[in-house]
Amino acid sequence: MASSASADAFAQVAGPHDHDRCLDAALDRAEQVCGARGARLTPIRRRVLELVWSDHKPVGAYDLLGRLSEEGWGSAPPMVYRALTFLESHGLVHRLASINAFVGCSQGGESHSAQFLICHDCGIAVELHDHRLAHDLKAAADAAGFQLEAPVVEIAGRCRACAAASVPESP
Amino acid sequence: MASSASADAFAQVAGPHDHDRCLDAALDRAEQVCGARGARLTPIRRRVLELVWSDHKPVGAYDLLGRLSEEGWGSAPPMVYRALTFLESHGLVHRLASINAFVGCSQGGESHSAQFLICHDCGIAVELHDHRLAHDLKAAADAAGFQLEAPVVEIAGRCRACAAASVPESP
DNA sequence: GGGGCTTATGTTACGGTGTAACAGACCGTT
DNA sequence: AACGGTCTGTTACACCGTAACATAAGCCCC
Repeated sequence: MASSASADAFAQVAGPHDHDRCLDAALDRAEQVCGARGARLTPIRRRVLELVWSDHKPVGAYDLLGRLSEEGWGSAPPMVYRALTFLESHGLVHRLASINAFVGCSQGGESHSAQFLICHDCGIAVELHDHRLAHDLKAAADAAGFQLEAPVVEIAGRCRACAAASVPESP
Repeated sequence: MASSASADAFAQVAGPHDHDRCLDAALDRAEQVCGARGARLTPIRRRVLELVWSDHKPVGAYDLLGRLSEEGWGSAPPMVYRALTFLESHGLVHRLASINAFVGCSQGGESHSAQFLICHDCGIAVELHDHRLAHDLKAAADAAGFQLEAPVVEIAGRCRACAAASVPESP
């Protein structure tokens, strides 16, 4: 069927869009967050954030490191890991444990929990903030007498566009 | 408060219990599953399964490898990874992506999805099969036009026993 | 029981991911 | 200018995982 243009969470970032706006918004949030709490968004931290936001595909630390070194920064791992740790601690990027990669946080600000949809085909990851899911995670933990601290929810699968592309027209 | 003895998911495995029963049950399930589908539970695969089930704490591949080599098996990583891949493909162990470790599957049989509670204090991990949670994950994916294939749900935190131990009596 | 196929194991070598530890540079304060 | 904190640069290493190839073990068929 030719689905109507109901904008799903993936389509908003997977399709063609003005990505400069994503990037600018992310940098604005970073400025605000850091300014508000006296954290220093130094050149290297800012640059790492820009690189993470170069698209919506999670990027590995060593990929980032490669790009940084091309640009004249050092090439030692701790550099990029420190920047990523800083950004993550301020809720500006997320680490996706299931694929060992980092993605820009679409909310910014306080460190918060989120859920991720990760398409193994196009590589794009989308961040969700599903209250029902968050609530049920908490409820499941409570039921086990468990203090939830850091829930990891990463859903691997295939996004609509990739599913459509893999089945040319109709079977 | 002195909580009553309502057995929560963690208490069942974190407290003192007849762990030989856990181990025996796991091995029985493995025999059944492998027998039913013509898979060979070879000595090394069986031994890896036993080691994973030596307690309820997820174990790293290299820890397993160390123990195997002490027992006269080889000491090359592919050995243990192959056994783990086999066991995981038959739903006998799970890999916890957030901590790069493996834990015995408490259900066995078909490869299935589950959720995990991982206490960062005592190291114990417990497997849940929360239908509501599974349903929510599916619903969240559907809402985004996303085909869910491999959801990863790993909840880090602190179990009741460790929380109680860290606060001696009452504040 | 030998030939040939499939599966499993043993081994080498390497790539990817992440961190400890220390030295030096930068920055604001006094 | 001296100081103390933060940030950066660097070395070295630990841990996690896999590709590729050689050998051995099980299986089936004749």
